[in-house]
Amino acid sequence: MAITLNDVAQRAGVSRSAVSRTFTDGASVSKVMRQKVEDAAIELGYTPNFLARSLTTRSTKLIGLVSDNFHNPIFLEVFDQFTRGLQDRGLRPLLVNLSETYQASSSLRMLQQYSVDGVIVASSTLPPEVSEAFRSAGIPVVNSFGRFSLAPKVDVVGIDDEACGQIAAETLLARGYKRLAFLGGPQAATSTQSRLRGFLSELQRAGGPTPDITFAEAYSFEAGRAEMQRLLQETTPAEAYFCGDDVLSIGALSAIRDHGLRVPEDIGLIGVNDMQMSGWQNINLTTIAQPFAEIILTSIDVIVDMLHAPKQPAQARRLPCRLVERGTLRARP
Amino acid sequence: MAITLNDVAQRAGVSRSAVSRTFTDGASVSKVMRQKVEDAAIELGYTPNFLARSLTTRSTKLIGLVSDNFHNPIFLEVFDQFTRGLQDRGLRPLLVNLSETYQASSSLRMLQQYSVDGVIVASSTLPPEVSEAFRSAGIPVVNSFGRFSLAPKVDVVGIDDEACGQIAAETLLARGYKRLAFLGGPQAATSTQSRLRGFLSELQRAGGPTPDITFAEAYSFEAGRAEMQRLLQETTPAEAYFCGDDVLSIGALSAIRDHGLRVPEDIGLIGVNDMQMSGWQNINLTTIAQPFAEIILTSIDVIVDMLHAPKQPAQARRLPCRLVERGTLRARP
DNA sequence: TATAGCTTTGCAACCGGTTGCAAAAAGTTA
DNA sequence: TAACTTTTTGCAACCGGTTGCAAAGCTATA
Repeated sequence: MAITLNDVAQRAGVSRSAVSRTFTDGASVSKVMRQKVEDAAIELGYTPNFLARSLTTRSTKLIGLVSDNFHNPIFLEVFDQFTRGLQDRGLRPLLVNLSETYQASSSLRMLQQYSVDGVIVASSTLPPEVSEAFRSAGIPVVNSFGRFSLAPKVDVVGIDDEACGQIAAETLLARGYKRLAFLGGPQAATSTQSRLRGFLSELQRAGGPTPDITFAEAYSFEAGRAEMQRLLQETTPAEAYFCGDDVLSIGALSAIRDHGLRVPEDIGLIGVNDMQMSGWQNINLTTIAQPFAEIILTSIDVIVDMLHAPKQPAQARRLPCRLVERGTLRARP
Repeated sequence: MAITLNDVAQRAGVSRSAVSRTFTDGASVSKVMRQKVEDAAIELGYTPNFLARSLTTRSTKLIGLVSDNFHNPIFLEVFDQFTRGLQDRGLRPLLVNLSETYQASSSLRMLQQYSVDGVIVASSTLPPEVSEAFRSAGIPVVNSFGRFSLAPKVDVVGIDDEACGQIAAETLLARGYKRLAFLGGPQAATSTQSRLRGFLSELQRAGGPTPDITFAEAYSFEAGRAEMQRLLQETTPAEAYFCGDDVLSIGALSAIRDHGLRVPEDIGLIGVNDMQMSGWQNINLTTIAQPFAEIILTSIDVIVDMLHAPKQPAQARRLPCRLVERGTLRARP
């Protein structure tokens, strides 16, 4: 059906190799030969078959993009930037959606079958074993939004979650809040524990209060709302909450308002991420921004480097966060 | 590096074809042969190479998933469902993000080079030519969320946009609103015009008022907010607005509240989509639900059918919308 | 036990490309 | 013009699989 190398070679009256060389950069072809081949190719509408090529070149330009987070709106921004970044470098994202019905182990086998050149695991909640499995299978892998470690088994690009907790603590203390609380994401998530650790250590260092600590079931609106509703009903609420992330904060915000309380007058909130929605005027959330663009571009660079020089020792990179002041914390006293 | 068919054949002491047949269902292999091969395969950790296989079988199980909408939160839900649905059927989504820097024409060539089995164009804003190009290249294609037509050039699965406009009109009239307005999505979008047509024709049929008509620049929060701000400053606002979609409605909502007006007391709003966020308690948007799950599953079914029986005449399917009543319209009088 | 019929197996060609190698062609130099 | 380089070209093998075909192996029947 489709036009092949042979068709072009025949049409141009040259050998198959000549055609192949015309479409392989760096190969030796004379001007006149190239012309003949290109004419025939255009005439027939030929485009080389990447998959056949990959058999000998051992490179498919396919990159597995695996995630388990298709519910947090921030990930639409993440996918947008990943796909563009990969496309710009001539790479193709093969998207994998992990869930209960599609496990990490099947995705490993699947991506092996498709001979992907590399894999990006984009998730702050998947356990490190997921990325490690790819590495031990010999596939270049980077874990974006993963947890920092001094001796990582795979390359990681993420934020400094502890520093993030520190910033939250400093900010809340600077605003003169006394009764503080941590409303974390899922307790098992790699990010939750580090943020909590940073938050606690900075409070301690600065001689601040000991905060209440609870966890939401997921990084989602519903989970944040549900947990805040529980807190408002069953406890005396704190003056300010450091929430697991923005979408969770927005859930908490809605519960607080439904309860007849005002933000920031009655309760203060600070989130993490700075997703677009957090800047919407009816939300206007004070938050700690993750440098998404940098994390994503760095992750892609890391993978691209690995394609050329595979199996360097793994390295974890942590990029700095920064405070974005909006309207859910009261002003400095 | 990787284990191939040959390695397994040698290890098991059988021919290459025997190994191939063991991993091809429907092929003829005796029990004892299958056992020998499977043992060797497990011992070596062999998995067949899908891309090499695709050369002869002419099926890659790769499906191009092309979209231009990575900003509207509803599309995260869309991608979630598409990827799961495809995975469930053993198909692999190759994601393409169209933008100014990556045009539809390059995506066609690219997807051809990767020999995708089919393409899903998921967008309500891309012109029909995009999908048509795939069809004329002989690639099975379905346009999800595309515009209905009686004689479509490609298969389309979407909602009945006109009926959607009708529902909006009926609903607003039933609530006793007198001064109505249409605040559409981008004027050029395939969906915008149909919804407007349905809206107008139902108003006329029912002897309702002639609405004001304006368009936002995009299906986005900012565009909805900006247009509503303009309307509030430069015009006497209508009593109720039929907005292009939910994210646009939420932008409008924020502008209205900033302007010191209340919803639904001062101004009513009705959107389209029913994305998850619209149900959040601090938004609580009355809207017309698109049957996303059905559209997506139907689209996948259509593509899967085409894989087996290619080039049937194209067909456009429109699925029904339904009203979701929440808190941004006043009660029936 | 010979024969027919069915199943299993291996051979070899093929899918659409790439590439090492040696021969042919073109270009340089004396 | 001859001898030597350098560049260009085609041949043939290969990448990792599949598959039509015919030979080999079984089973069943008479």
